[in-house]
Amino acid sequence: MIAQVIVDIAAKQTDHIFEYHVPDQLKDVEIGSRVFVPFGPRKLQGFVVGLSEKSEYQGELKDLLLVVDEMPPLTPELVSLSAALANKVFSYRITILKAMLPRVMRANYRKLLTPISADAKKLPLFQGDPVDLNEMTDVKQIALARNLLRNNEAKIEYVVENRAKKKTENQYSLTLAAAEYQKIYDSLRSNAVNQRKLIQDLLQHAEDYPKKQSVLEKKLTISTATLNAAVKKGWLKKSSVEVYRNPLAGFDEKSSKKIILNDEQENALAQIYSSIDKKEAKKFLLEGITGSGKTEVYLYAISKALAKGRNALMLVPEISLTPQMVRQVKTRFGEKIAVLHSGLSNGEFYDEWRKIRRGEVRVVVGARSAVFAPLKNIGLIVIDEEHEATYKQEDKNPRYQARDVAIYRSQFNNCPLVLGSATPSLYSRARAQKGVYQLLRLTKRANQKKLPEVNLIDLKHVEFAGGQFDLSVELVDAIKKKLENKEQIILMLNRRGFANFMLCRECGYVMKCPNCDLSLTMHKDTGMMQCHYCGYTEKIPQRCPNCQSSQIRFLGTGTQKVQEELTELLPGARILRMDVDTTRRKGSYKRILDAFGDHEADILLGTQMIAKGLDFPNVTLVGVINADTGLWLPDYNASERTFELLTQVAGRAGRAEKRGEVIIQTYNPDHYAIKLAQTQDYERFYTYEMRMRHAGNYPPYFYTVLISVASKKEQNAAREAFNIKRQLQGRLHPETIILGPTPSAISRLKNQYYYQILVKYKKETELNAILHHIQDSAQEVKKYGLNVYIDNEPERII
DNA sequence: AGCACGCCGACT
DNA sequence: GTCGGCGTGCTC
Repeated sequence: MIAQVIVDIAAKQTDHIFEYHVPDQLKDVEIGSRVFVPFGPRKLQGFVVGLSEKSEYQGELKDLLLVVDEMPPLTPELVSLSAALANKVFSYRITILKAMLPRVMRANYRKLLTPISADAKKLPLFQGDPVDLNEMTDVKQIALARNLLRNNEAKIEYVVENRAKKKTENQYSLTLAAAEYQKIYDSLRSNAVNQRKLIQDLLQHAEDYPKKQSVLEKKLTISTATLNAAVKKGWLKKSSVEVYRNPLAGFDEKSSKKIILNDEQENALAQIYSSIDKKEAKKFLLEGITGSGKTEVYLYAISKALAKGRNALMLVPEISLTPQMVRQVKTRFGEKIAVLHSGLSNGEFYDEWRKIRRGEVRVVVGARSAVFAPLKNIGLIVIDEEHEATYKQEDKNPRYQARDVAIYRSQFNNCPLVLGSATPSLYSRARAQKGVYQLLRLTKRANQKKLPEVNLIDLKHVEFAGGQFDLSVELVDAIKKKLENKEQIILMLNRRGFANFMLCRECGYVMKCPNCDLSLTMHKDTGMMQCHYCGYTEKIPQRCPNCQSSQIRFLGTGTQKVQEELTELLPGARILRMDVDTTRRKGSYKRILDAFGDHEADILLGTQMIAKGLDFPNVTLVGVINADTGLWLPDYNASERTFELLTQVAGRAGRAEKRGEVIIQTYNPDHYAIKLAQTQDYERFYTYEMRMRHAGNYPPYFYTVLISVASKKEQNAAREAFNIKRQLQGRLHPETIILGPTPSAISRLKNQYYYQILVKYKKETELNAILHHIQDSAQEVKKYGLNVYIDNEPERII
């Protein structure tokens, strides 16, 4: 038998199948197995993507060295998905395969220098053990190593290491019959308290053994010493069992309230149920205003899939950010669920993942990469908050959109896909318009709660509280009132992005590019205002170009600063701050939210991470300190992002009996994204924004591909970018638009300069081939320190 | 990717 | 002579 293997080298030259002979003792190898293989002089990890009887290869096949796991980590579905995706996302197949698996399943490679001769073994270099050549830095040692190798006094050994470790715990089993234990018990001294306790347990609960060490110690309040003594005396036998690390500890439910669905929810469910029944790969867009009970619909639909004997996959945006959601799901489905997200330790992630792979759970809840969960027999896929940009991986390869992968899996499994959002992405909403997705709408808040009242505060004409320009008197007064009523407040500082833009305090003018209708970004280093779309530049102004006022500002304010101001203005108010700085440590997000939920603080102040999915009944006021920050980012979807964020955060207010109130501070009260967020009118926003996209030739009317070039030397990056543009020009459809190259907004990141090209197209038969060619030549220019990235349908182009 | 191999200039 | 620099091609 022959195994077709993808080896662990992400390069053009190795991005194909290598065949290996399967020796008799490894006959249990399967498609999806992780294997170790010889590769030239080295040893590598690889994945089996096919098995065959005959080989295509002319030369002689080598043998597989090892099948690593008892159970192949990849299901056949995932193996074929990796092939389909490799074609689409411009990254190597091995990169995709590795993205599907827990980090600990990536191999470690070592190159060991091993002494052979007796003299060499005595050298101080070795100290009895082989040394890793890759970690050798000392010049003299390297010279010595070379000498040893030349004289055959040492050899090189290549080693692949599996880093995946299972957690084990000691367990104790009985060795004797009950009568024997009784004898022992009778012979014990009366002051041998702990031993008496132990033997008593052995007698009374013999059927529960073997028992785990942690259980015994906790239940009987005895120590390891007692157990060790018992083993020594032959009363118990100690062995080791595999245990799962448990990231869901602490998520146990308080109580679950019975929820009655309204007619809209029932209607949506009826349609989803029917697809689950018929095993249709139908795609639903569940558009429901904040508080309309989308989550309930998901949970009922999941129950339905389970009742049909199938499993369910639910994606949420970066799950550690919504402990409340996890709690709800855990309450409903208990031990049958697994969670996968970046907040887990490597070991916890591996354990959750293994539970899924072994078929021990029925429901998987997770963030983006959970779309690759090795769950079989999927009867339903849910993507909550489907508009979220986090579903697109953009910082590294493979640059995939989880939504697309979910569509593939829904087709493979013949199951419906439910995309839910209060503010669907324009892309999905447009597909629903066309009938590609079926639109299901929830227009009423569950339990007839009213939508909160939203007030806009025009920061151009307002009195500020305190000495700073961050908090208006109105907002501070409203906060005071809520504090008096012992109600809680959420304040959001929308500090998305880094970009400083110029804003006039007199007339509200924002400097924009004359060609692109996008705001200009200040580059302090060059002293210029620059458009990151077309490259247009002009000097940083001293006065407002519109009204000549000198009252211009370059905006950017932080949570810390606002917290200080609040403490000063509202002495006695208890404030919890939540941003990247305060949530870096594991579990701190949950701690902050639990504290706020228990009313240990009055005000929760945070960045946009507090805008999503939180449900605190006692919150009656939501304040947005600066609605504008995201608005003028040089990105075509800046309005969409702003509208989404404001609508989402407004939905945090008044979720229980008391009516909510929302105050949005803005310098642009007339901007459509902000005005329509005030009325929470998604449908009108959709219609308006679609017109803008149409006029500007942007998605969803056009497809986009972003090609970025990075280099330590700026001119090299620019040169290669122009080079790539030349390859594109003339070979594409005349309707296709090529923008750039322009320097990226963060033109230097980690000492790399970035230049980018944006291709907008409607139909291109050749583009895929050209881009693959560009990707291939990227390999060649890499030696000159150039990196080329191709991103299909980027979420952000700055 | 990272290794061997081969070609070439530099040096104990 | 031989050491080590880098360009080229290969890995089942």
